[in-house]
Amino acid sequence: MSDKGKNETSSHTSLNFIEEIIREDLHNNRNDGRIHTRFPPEPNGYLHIGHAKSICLNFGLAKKYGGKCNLRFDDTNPMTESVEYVDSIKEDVRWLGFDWEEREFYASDYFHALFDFAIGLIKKGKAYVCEMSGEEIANTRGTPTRPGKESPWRNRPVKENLELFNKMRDGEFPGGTKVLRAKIDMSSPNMHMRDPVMYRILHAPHHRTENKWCIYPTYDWTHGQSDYIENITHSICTLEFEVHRPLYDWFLDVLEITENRPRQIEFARLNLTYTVMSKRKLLELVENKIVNGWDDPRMPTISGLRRRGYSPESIRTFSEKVGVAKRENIIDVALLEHCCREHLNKIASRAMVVMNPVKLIIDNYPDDKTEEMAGKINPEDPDTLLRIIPFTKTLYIERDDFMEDPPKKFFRLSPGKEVRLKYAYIIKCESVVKDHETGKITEIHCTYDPGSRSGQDISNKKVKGTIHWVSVDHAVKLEARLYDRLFKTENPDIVEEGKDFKSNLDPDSLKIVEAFGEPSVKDFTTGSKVQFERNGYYSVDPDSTNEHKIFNRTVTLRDSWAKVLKKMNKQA
RNA sequence: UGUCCGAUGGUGUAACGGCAGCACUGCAGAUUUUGGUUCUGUAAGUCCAGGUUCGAAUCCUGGUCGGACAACCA
Repeated sequence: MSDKGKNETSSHTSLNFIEEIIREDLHNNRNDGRIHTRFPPEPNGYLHIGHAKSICLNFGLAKKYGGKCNLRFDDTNPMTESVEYVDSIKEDVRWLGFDWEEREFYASDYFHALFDFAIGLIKKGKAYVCEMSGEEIANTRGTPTRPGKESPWRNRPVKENLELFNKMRDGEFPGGTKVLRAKIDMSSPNMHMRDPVMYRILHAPHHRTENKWCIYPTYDWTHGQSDYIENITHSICTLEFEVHRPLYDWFLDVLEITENRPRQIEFARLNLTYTVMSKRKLLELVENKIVNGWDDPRMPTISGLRRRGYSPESIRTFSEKVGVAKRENIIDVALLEHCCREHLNKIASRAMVVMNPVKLIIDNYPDDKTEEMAGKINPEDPDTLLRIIPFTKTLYIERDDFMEDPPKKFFRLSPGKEVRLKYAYIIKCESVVKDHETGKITEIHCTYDPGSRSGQDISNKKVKGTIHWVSVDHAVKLEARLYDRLFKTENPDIVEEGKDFKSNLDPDSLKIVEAFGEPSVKDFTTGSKVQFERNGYYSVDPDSTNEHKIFNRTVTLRDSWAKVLKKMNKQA
């Protein structure tokens, strides 16, 4: 039996609660057994990893249960929305690997239908034109613990409502002077049922309908009806809309929608440690130039993660692993990093790059000899090809890979000790040369064992450590952008009195260094994923040119030596 | 002193009245020409108090704690 078959028979052992509902609905043949979801972003910002979870959920569910998923832009507020955002959202959804086919919709496509629905509500006496100012409406709404007051315009005759509403649409009133309100219950314990606004007058051009409309429907009035128009069966959203559900249902009831009735289901949004996720805060980081735009590799935006070097596969895996539930959560960013490494380990090419070089000279190696060493492009790939790495007498190695006076567990190079140069020879440290003034090591002198060449090793030697290197004469200079978490604290929103989340920013979240790579680094192009061996995964930044390659550090390799060091430092 | 929602190891998430499992993280070990990967082992949990039941994480009652809701934002 295939794994899939197994899942189907033992399925209800691991379904999330939304899938439970879907199974139940399928079982009851609700909506003729159709599953149709939608991803409904507002085009007023860039998508982030939290949206990615929602995208994976909506498109994933549709796929799993043989349904469809629409992309719908919830574009009912022309003041904050733009095509720039529409375009970025489309790019991001596509990049994540999802296809909305021909179903690219806009709430603004339905402005006319919504207007007609609203006329219907007015005729039924379920909506009225209110002439109070925004402030007055707020003041009469009451509080969660006190009922509101009814508007003086609440019981105006249907005919008058119709006339006024039409005039509102025709642009006869200034912005903000009148609204259309649903007539529900000003004393409802649910604030959203206290005669919510359905339309407001906004004399602002819309990025799609331009100047056709000067009244715009609100979210509550738009969303459920758009779901209905699109034949959506399961309208999945985040928890803060839970209190809106009675209103969502009320509108459908008043419109007497019984067939193909959509249903709203809420789940808990994703939060990540060491990250902020609200659009407002992300916008603030961009506008204050704390980061270099929405796609700064430190941003949790999809475009940021893409530029950082995350693969869509790893983000999908992550979305799967975080689960779906209704309780508030903060996912450890280590899980995201784990998913990233897991995938990159399988697909990334390898290269040796020295970040913080010190010169190593092999005294018994011929002065002008160059050997071509062979390295696997990706040792995890059984069909991997080889790459050629030139080896010479004078090399760069990592300064951290040498210690003059090492602790016991140090497996790397130190005076009198042996180590393997990866893909090449075993060497032994004979002496060091220091700068007289600073005491800084300028050269490490070694001897090599000619019988120890990789692949044809007859030396019989066993060494504990293997280090990477680059031939000085062949080294390719490159720029490495070492990204780290943007914030110093797990939950940046927890701050002292009078401070805000920005006080938790880590000033060292980006370090730019010049590094020296083996010749193959020249061949990587924008977006290429490469593991700098023993260091981390990197991705070529779009700012790169042929002469000047820039590599963004996506994530470091796990580093158990660093842990040992940390522990030793603590003890000391 | 409202309404709604939620509460299971450090973090997530399962268990649908019948052995509290999985993943990440941590720790220990094996393997390793990446201190990577892989593999093995290990630590750590049902918010509290009652009740129903042969049996409760699960059902009931009461509490505690956390979150959402008072835009003409979504």
